[in-house]
Formats: sequence, C-alpha cells, structure tokens
Amino acid sequence: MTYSDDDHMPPNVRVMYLLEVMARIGQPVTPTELNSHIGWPKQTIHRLCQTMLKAGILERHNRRLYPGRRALMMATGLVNQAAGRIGVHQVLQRVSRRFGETVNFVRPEPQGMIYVDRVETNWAFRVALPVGTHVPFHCTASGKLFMSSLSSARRRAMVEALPLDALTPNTHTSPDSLARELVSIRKDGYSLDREEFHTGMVAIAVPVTDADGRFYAALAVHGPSQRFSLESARNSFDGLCEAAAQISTILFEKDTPDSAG
Amino acid sequence: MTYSDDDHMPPNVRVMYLLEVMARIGQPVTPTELNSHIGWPKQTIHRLCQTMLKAGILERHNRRLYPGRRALMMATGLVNQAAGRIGVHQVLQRVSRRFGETVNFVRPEPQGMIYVDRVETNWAFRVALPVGTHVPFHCTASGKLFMSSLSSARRRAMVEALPLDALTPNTHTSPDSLARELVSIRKDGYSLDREEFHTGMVAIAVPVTDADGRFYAALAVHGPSQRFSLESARNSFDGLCEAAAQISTILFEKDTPDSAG
DNA sequence: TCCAAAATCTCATTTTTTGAGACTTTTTTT
DNA sequence: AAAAAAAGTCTCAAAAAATGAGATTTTGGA
Repeated sequence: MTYSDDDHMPPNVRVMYLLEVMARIGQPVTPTELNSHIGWPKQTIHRLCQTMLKAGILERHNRRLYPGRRALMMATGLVNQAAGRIGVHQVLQRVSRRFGETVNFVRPEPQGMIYVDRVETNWAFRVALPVGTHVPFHCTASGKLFMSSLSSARRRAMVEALPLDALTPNTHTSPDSLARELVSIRKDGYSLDREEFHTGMVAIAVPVTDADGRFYAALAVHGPSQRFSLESARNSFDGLCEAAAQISTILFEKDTPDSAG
Repeated sequence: MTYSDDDHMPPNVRVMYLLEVMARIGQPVTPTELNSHIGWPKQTIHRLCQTMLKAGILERHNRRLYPGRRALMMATGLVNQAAGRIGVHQVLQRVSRRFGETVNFVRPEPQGMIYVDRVETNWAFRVALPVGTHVPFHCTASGKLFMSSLSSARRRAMVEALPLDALTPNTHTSPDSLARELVSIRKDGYSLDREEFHTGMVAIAVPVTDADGRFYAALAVHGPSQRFSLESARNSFDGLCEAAAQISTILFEKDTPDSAG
C-alpha cells in the first residue's frame, strides 16, 4: 500500500502494461520497437517478452511480437463480459423504450456476429434469436457494419470468402454489391438491414467505439417492417448514436468525480 | 530460464492469469469466488486483486470484480489487432465447404506444430485433436512443410534432432528419407501425409507466407483415405493455394488508409 | 564479407512476492 | 437482536523474483 508515488508500477503489472502498449500500437513490433514506447532497460524488456512468449501470452514471427492465444482468448472473454456491465444494459433498455423495438448489442466473432446482450419489446412479434446466437455477416446490419470497419484488404478478402447465401430476396449474393454497400456504410456511419436476413424484418446498426475510436460492438435496433420502416430506422440514427456514445463512455471513459448531472 | 517445471507460473504472469479466469467465468465475481477457481492462499488472491484494483485493471461494484477500463481498452485493442482471425476463419470455412473435409490452420512452435484454427466437416469420422493441440513435425503434412521451408543447415539439424517415432507403418523413421522428402516438398510447394500420423488418414498442406514470402503457417486439409485419396488431395492443390494467398492478404497486407472516398 | 544494431548471457544487489496466523469486518442464520 | 460463519485485512520473516549494468554473441543489411 505504499505505492503512493503515482507512476510507480509493481513488476506484477508490467505484463499487463506491455500488452496495453501492444494493443495501442495495434500492429506487430519487435521488442526494441516496443521499448521505444516504454523506455525500460534493454534487458528488462527482453526478459519480460521471453516470459510472456514462454507463457503463450505472446507469439513471435520473424522477430515481431503478436498477441498469443492466451491473450486473445482473454481479450475476447473480457470484451464480451463487459458488454453486460451495469449501465450498458440500462442504455439498451432506454433505447428500446424510446423506439419501442428490440435492441441488440452485437460483437464479431470468427463464426459470425454474436448477440451479447439484448432488450426485447413486449410485442408478440419477436425474433427467436437468444443471446449467444451467431448470425451471418453478410445479411445483418451489424455484420455489415463490422466488415465496413475493416481495412480495405481485409474487407475485400472477407467479402470474397463469405458464403453469400440468399436468405431472402433482398440478400446480397454478389461480392461486388456487398463490397459497394460496405463502402457507403463506412461513409454514412450506419448500416441498414433491408429485409436481407428475414423477410419483413428491418434493422439499423451504429458502431460503439472505444476511447481510441476502434470498433467495439454494434448497437442495433430491429423490428417488423410494418411498423419499423427503413425510414423510421434512419430517423432513429441520431438517438442511436447518442446511446452508442453513452455506452462508450460507460465502458471506456474515466469516472468523473461527480456525475450527479 | 530455469522454470523447467512446466506448471510453474512466475508471479509476473499471475495478473494475466487472474484476468484469464475472470474472462472464462464471464461474469462478475467476488475475490473468494474467483479463488474457488484458482486455489491460491486467501491472502495472495486478495493482495493481487488490490494491486489490480489500484492499477485500474479491475473495478469493484458492491463486492464484485469487473474488468476495469484499462483491461477493456487493452482487450479491445488486441481483438482489433487480431480481427484478421475472423477473416481467416471464413476462408477456412469456404475451403472446408468446397472440399468437404476438415481444414486446419497450423503454426510451428518449439513443442511441435499447433492447431491454431480449424473447421470440421460433419462427417462422423473426425480427428479428436482440439484446437491448441501440438502434433509432431516428422509425420504430419504441416510439420514436414514447415521443415521444408527452413534453410538447409537448419533443416538438417532439425531432422537429426527429432525423435522419429513410428506412429504408423508409413512414418519416416530415418533422417535420410525424411530429409529427402523435405527437398521434394520444397520443390513441389505442397506436402502430403500418406497415412504417416494415423493409419487411414491422409492430408495435404500448403504454406501461408508473410509479406516477405517467409513461411508463416500451413493450411492443411485432411480426411480418411477411403474418400480422400492422395490423388484427391493433390487435386485440391490449386484451390488451397488460392485460399492460402487470401489468408496471406488478410494477415499481412498493409492497411490502405481508406478506400471509402 | 563486414558492420552496426539487436538480442542474449551472467551475476550481485535490491525489491517484491509469498503465505501462515491472528485479527476485524461483513453477512447470514437462528 | 444475538450468534455463527464467512469474507476480508493486517503483520512479518523467509523465499523468490526482478533488476539492470556490462560483456558477449547473433542477426540482418550493405
């Protein structure tokens, strides 16, 4: 309890700190490059990298360090858990009340987009997709939104790899048309599902980003087209962005000492 | 480097381990609950939680621990950095659909080749090797492919160092015959497993290379020899190379700043 | 082939972690 | 409301680990 010197970091926490720096840099680095952001003695950084490599927390290819299996599994778990955090669910509820439709909080995983949290309306007409379900990338508002956040090379490769099964007459079945829509989604900042997944079902998704602007999750509203038209979806855009910003604050921003307002 | 006891964890790594356990549990826990999954002395777990709370890695709301902001930012960054994995998985799925067999993505590690990702067929006959498993170098298509990518000096050293256990009647048990095959693999650009690992199991592997053309991983398809003959394996060569190139793009192509405008 | 940068090794010193046991607080039960 | 049980905190000596300077080796590029 005597770490009153604010900048002192117990050796314990250095493993975590190193991962943080790697995450911030966002691309593979050599130990020396990494240390140019940190400034520890040469031996210290190398020793720590060794420890982490040996533990499977990092991996190395061609001198560069990558997050290892352990780090990635941990990261995925934490990120999914955080979504259910106190406050986020409250925001979902508020959005759902405001628009009177089902609200989803959705994250990308290798098998597809996964519903991490949801608030449903009491309407009889509901989607039968429980939390934890995976849905396709190519025909959902959230899936397209996620893909639009990728770098162009990855976006292209992904569009080409996906099986573009036609689930409705509106589903994108050509890589080109899908790719084109991703570009405009990126530009617009929101993504629409125009009955591409289920006939009669419309959705809009906006991104929730972390403090550095990285994609974290999609916040999506969907409803039956009779009462939730594409137009009403677009009209909910501002409200959704506001909610997305709130979620981002809850998850990633420093506590303000007084939040009474 | 004297952590020869395999299960010993340096105090360093405990911070990470604690986060891993939290991530696996997937919901807020008290320190004691957490420790029921770990089993450290009472004082140890509390002290570590204190350290992590103080560092902002964890947060506490009515006695329960949550991933803190630092942990979330880190996790988001790591997941984003690894977003390529989602694309890779999609490519594996496409390959698996196309050939109707199990597809593996395999990387070299000191302990052996490790299955990093996999897509399995629905056939009853499947291999019971979960993702994360290490397999030998000398009797697998991916292991031989990796060795064939080494410089001749290293290749020789490795071949001579390996224990060439005979897992089937077809396994290479002489350094010479193995070394000879590596040369021809290098020439052909693909590697076959002719029932050398499991009797009745055949595989083909092609390399996924990094931006400099260096070996990064093996993309391998395997299946039972009744339906997946050596010939059908060879016939899948072109398709595999195409997929390998796509994976390489996903993982290594430089981000173009943006192509939205 | 040679050179500069990066990585590794060695080791005495300093710092931190460790964990048992006693003690206090909180929560649950009666 | 009191008693019992569980959870959490404090103290401290022993053990373990991290530290980082300096010498040495390896690596990758010209």
